[in-house]
Order: sequence, then C-alpha cells, then structure tokens
Amino acid sequence: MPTQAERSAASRRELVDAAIALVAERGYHATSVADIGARAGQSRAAVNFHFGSKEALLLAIVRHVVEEWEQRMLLPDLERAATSPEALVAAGIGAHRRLLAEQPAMFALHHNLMAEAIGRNPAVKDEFAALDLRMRGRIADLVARAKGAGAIRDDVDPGGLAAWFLGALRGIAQQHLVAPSGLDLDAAYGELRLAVLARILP
Amino acid sequence: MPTQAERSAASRRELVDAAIALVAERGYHATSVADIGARAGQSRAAVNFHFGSKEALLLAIVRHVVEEWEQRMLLPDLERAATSPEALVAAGIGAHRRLLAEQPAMFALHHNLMAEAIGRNPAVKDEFAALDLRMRGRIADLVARAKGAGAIRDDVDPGGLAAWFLGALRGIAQQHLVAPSGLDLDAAYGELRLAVLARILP
DNA sequence: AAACTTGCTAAACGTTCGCTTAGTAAGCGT
DNA sequence: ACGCTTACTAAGCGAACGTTTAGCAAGTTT
Repeated sequence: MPTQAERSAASRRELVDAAIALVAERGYHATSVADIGARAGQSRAAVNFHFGSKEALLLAIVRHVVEEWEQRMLLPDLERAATSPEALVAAGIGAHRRLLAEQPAMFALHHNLMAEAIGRNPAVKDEFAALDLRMRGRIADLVARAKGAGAIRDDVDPGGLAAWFLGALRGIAQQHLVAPSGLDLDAAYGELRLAVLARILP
Repeated sequence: MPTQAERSAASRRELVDAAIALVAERGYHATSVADIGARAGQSRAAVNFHFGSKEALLLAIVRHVVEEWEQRMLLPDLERAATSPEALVAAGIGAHRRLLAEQPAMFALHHNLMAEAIGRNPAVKDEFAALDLRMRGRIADLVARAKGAGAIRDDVDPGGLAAWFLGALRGIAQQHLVAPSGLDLDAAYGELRLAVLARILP
C-alpha cells in the first residue's frame, strides 16, 4: 500500500514517460497536454497540476533525456575499454549502434527536442548546448589522454576530432531514422571506424 | 507594369519565402498561416487561396528546400574540382562550411523539416529520404570513380564513406546551430578533412 | 474524530488555430 | 464596352488549444 507521496511521484513519472513517447513521435508542438494525460491514464488537467505548465513538463523531459543520454552513451563501455585506441573507438561506435537499434525513439526524441533548442526556447537551448559541450569534452579528453600516452599521432586535435566524430554518429542516426532501409549501417559504421583509426594511429 | 499571372506568382513566392523564414526559426507547428500571411504582407487567408492548405504550403517549402539544397551543396564546386582526391574533399568541406556561415537559416530549416519527416508526415519523409539517397549516391559515385582510377585505396566502401561523411557535415552544423560559440569550426572541419584523407589516400 | 492537506478531475474560460464563405476591385478576353 | 475570370480580403466557423476554477474523495495530522 503506497503512501500518497509515492503515488504522486509515480504519476509524475508516468506523465513524463507519456510525454517522452509522444514528443518522440510527433514533436513538442504537435503534442497536446490532453494527449499526454490520456496516455498516462490521467486527465488533461493532470499536467498542469503536477508541472504547472506544458513548458515546465518540457523542461522536465529535457533534463530527463539529457541525463539518460549521458548515462547510456560513452560512459559505461568506454571506461571499461580504455585499453587501446582501437578498442576505444570500437566500443564508442558499438555503444552508439546498439542504442540506435534498441531505442530508436531516443534519437527521434533528441532530434525533436533539438529543434526546440535551435528555435527560440532558451532553457532547452542551454541544456542541449551544455550536453554537447560535455559529450565533446569527454571524447576530447580520451583522445588527449591517448595522445599524451603516445598511443596515437601527436598532431591530432582532440576537440576537432570529437566534434566531427560525434557529428558523424548523430548524422548516421538521423539518416537511419528518415529511411531505415536506405542506409547500410554496417558499411557506415565500419567506414567511420576505419577513418578514425586511419587518422589517429601512428 | 506586371501582368496578373506575374503578380500572382510573385505573391506565391513571397508566401513561400515568409514560410521558409518562419519555419526555420520556429518550426512548422509553431508557425501559423496568419503569421505567414502577415510576414508576406498579405492576409491570413492568402495561404489557403494560393496553396489550398497549410500542409500543401509545407510540401511546396520542402520541394523548394530540397532543390536548393541539391544546387547549393556538392554540385558546383565538386564538378569543377574533380582533379585530385585532396581537392575534392577540400571543395566539399569548403562548400559546406561557406553555406553554414552564410545561410545558417537553411540548416535550421532543414533540421525542422527533418523533424516533420521523422514524425508522421509521409510526404515530407519521402522527399527527404530521396534527398538523402541522392546526396549519398553522389558522394559515393565520386568515391567509386576515384577508386576506379586508382587515386584512392581500393578497400574503401563508397557508400559507407558517403554516409558517415555526410552525417559528419550535418552533425557539425547541428552542433554549431545549438551553440555557435562552443564549437571550433576550424578544428572540426580541419580534423574531418584529415580523417577522410587518411582513410582514402593510398 | 475533527481539522486540514493532498491528488486529481470535470467543466468551463478565453484564445488561437486552419479553413470556408461572401464579397470587392482589378485585370482580361472578346 | 461588356461579361467573365482572377487576386485577394474581411468576417466568421467549429474545433482544439493551454490554463483556471471549483469541487470531492482519500490520506494525513492533531
């Protein structure tokens, strides 16, 4: 028998989950608070009761997504695989590919929220700008460390490499979302891996 | 003194331009037909008169954008610079970078329309899926030709290279749009160029 | 057990949406 | 010059939007 506060928290979580699913497939402006409430098995006023406004819920989603993104990508496998540059690159690409196969909605959601960020919503923009900065920074750190250890060429710019590598991963996912059948993921990820290695290996 | 048909065509063009500007900065669903009409100096019924519906105007935008994208990117400089792999890569990256500096709104528009494509709008999805396919195909063709001529390594997969390279360009633009100050474009484009060359040069 | 707070909803509010209709002024073919 | 078509708008339609309000059952505190 759950306490009142627990049921309230569960309701909030259900609303966030419903909103995530809907924004992922339709985008923010095409999703109504009534849709969100209905999907969560609640009324259309529930969103306003729990979050105050639709935009406040959007921010809750953004924070939730940013957090999950950072946990799922890059962190788990990369720390473990920090043995050789080859293993690092393979682990990073592998983690991305697995996530794209298992949770394509996460990428759709990221794209749709990014649209809000590119547009006029400063709060969302700040969150995603900071996320980009952290993810690039983490990749650049790994590169810089390998460079310091002499494991890769010493004329590699860690920040520049991180930027286009992260971009390539995102761009591949984007193309896959628009036309899953039109893109050979094996070839794309495979060539990406070879290109990174060709650039960094001494 | 323009004829009636000419003035009509000019009005249509102004509506499309206004819609492009608004969708680029706000997205499709956050832009109303009244906004579009007002920006074009016309009434809010003008969109329906000229295009029938808001969605028909969206499709007109998509077609316009797809066409412009294909003309601006890849075609002009690449055909001219087909002398060496180095020159080809430099020209492709240079064209992209110039466009990003001069017309950032085009990239924002592309991103927002892509959100529609990833979502439930099949017509938009088809247009962008076809555009992706053509752009990848054009890059892959250039790679395959260079490979046939023995100018680059013969173990390169043209399609795979095209996919991640196009993705990297798009991903760099995306990061630049979200936080222009946070990304060193020199480093990103520079490292991208070096990585491609490291992979393809024999 | 009484007093109060919390979780949530039904209903209604005012606004804005895309679209239709009715109308006008100007161009155009004959 | 006349009848018809075209370009466009003002006004209004019903629907859907996000939010507010009033209320109630259940939980919590005292």
